[in-house]
Amino acid sequence: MAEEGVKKSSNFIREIIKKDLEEGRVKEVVTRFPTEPNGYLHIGHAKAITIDFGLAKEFGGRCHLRFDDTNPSKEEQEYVDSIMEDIRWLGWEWGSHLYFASDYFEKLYEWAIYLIKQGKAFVCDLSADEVREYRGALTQPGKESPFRNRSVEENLNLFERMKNGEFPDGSKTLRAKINMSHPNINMRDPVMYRILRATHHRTGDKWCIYPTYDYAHGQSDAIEGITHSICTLEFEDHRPLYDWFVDNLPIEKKPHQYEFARLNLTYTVLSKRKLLALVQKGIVSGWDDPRMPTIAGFRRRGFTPEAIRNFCEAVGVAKANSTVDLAFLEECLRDELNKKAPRRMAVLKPLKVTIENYPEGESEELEISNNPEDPSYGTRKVKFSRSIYIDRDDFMVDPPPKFFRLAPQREVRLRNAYYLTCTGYKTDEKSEVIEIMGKIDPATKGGWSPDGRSPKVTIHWVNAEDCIESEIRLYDRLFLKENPDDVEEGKDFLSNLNPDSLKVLKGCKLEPSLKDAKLGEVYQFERVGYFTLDKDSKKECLVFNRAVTLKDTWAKIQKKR
RNA sequence: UGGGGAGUAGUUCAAUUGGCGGAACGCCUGGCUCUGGACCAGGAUGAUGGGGGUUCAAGUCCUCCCUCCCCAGCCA
Repeated sequence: MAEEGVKKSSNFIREIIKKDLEEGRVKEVVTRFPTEPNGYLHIGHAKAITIDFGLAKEFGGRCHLRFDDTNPSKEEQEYVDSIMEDIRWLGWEWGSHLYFASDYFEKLYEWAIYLIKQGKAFVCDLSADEVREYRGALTQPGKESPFRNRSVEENLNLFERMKNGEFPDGSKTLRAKINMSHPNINMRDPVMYRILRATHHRTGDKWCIYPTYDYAHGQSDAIEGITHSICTLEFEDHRPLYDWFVDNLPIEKKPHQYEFARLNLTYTVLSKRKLLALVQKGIVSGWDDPRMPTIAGFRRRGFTPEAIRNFCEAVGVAKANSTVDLAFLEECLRDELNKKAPRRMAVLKPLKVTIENYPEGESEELEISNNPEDPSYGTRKVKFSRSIYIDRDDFMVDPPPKFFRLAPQREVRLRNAYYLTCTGYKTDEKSEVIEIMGKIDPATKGGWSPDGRSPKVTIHWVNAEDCIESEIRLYDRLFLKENPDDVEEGKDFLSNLNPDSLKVLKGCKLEPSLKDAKLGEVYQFERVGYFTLDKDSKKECLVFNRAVTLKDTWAKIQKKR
């Protein structure tokens, strides 16, 4: 709702609803989120869900969840289940208003008979190829089917026999009798029913004829009392047909369709076909691979529902095609997690540090805030001793300008602990640094110096003795190009895959409190990013996914060179 | 060459319906800070796709043009 302080700017659909309410055209707003159960929901659906459910809630109405299951050859129960889970996770509820287009098959069949009796529908024997041929072209009118003028009786008889399974698949269709020379191709006697023998996930083998989307959608809306039927732009030129069915059937309260531009994201594909290809070709581990733009993927990656909802609100609703920068989505996540995520310390690429002036065999406990910005998150105890790990990236033997981290003879602050000065380092035969020697200033315990000096930078660390090992998966964009479909002749979007979209780090060192991490919790690993436990975790080895990095000024400086 | 849509900072959207074109993100400065994070302050960026017209006044109304997107599934 709009009361959270941030003013959200309006959009044309909200204005239409407002006006309809004010001027009494509708008493109550009823929307619906319609979806075909033939794939997992993705971030584009999240935008539609935010509009459909969000607007209904805002105006005190309701939003139905409806499965558009009119094509049994592509639909599966697995998808129905995942879709419901994802919508709930996003924070929306439909209460008792769960519907399936297949619930209306009987009514739709009756209405088809009604149209036949009105002389507005006919059974056509043309093959699929012939129908296409007769349809004409964009600039050419079509031709009328030779079966267009069958008598009502004959149509009734034939349609019933279609339903009874007397004809083979594809041999006949029921078509609306509208106008074969209509400038809008959708109006050229569109198919209402096709013969299709496939087991439906809900109605089983009861039917062998199935209504098309065009014949089912508006009527489903009408049956449910939908007032505002919101969909994407590509249905704009189906609206006259939507209205035609609603107008020519005995329907009192007519629903109305409104269209908005679907979401596009840089470095991302959002078509079910392409996402399915990524899954089927094994390019990703499944629909919930954390690199997938699916709701399930984002969830596993460590995104929160709030972040996704805020993003969907922020991108707005308009009719102009647009592509949102992926960085904007990431920023919405950071914004959310910065407030909510408890802080922890984790070293992804460990480098051992021996603190020469810390007594061997001794240790102490430091009390550390779980979220410096919100004391209500409490504190935790972390051990400190002679041997710790820091991140390899936080040390350089020969640091370039603007590198403020640890280097020989340089002093940095260890987060929540002591000031540390590097006194030396050891290398292996390849002159790779394998260990650092240093000394701490005992007077700086807690991270403050009595003399007021302050190191330029603070680095994180974990205690060597009791830290836990884990695997950390670093995710990056799945595609190299902003527009993955920008390809050379003869190639497809798969040629733009980012080979480094997943980097697996092993032997990462985490502070011990992280062994209690639970699925669904997201932590900020200080100075690194936001991470969440992955379902692949085992007791011996936890697995964490990086949801998003923190903003990194040093990385930016490096990139500029 | 048919029909349906859309053009406003780099991006995504606003503009009280004809009244001095704004916000968010991004970008650049500076400040602050025990996260090179967060936060704070400041800054740059637009002939509102183009021409013509109406008007005291046009992103908004009229007109001509340009560019982009969608449509020829028995998919949704």
